[in-house]
Amino acid sequence: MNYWLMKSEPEAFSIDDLARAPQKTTCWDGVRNYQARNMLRDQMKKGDLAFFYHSNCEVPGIAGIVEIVREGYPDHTAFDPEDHHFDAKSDPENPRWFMVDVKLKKKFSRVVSLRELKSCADKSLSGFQLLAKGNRLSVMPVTALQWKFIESLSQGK
DNA sequence: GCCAACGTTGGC
DNA sequence: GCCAACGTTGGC
Repeated sequence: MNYWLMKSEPEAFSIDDLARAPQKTTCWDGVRNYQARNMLRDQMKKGDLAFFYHSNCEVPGIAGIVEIVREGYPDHTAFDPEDHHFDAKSDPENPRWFMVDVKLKKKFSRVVSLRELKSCADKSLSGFQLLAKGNRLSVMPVTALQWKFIESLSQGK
């Protein structure tokens, strides 16, 4: 089983939006970065868990946990000219972009803020990819140790 | 293959 | 809103 972190701008789609979705499940569409695409397509497995990260907002941080319930399949929003994520270069016969389905597993009782995560960068979270300089990946792996530590943070305070 | 121009991400 | 960091595009 693998652990991940997935970013979403809450203004576009928040953890509360996911909580309200049918079966608390959604397709994770709109990823348009090759490195992130490769992880969605090749590495994420059913049963894997991911942190739901709120980016580009007032309090950036980890809001909860989702489970991968469907493995990589073509991102159909790339085929729809009306869609904001349309990409003319993604051919249904040879799709360029992929997505997975995620289901809400747990909303943290409090957001574990980026600020707080950063304060552990020299200790428990050294090497955490989210904290790497210039990191902009919207999907990234999390180690089991990092996962455990952050989960325990979410239960504290 | 180089690299300037441009667009996007995302913290602050 | 600003801007640094990064990815992509396209001319040459």
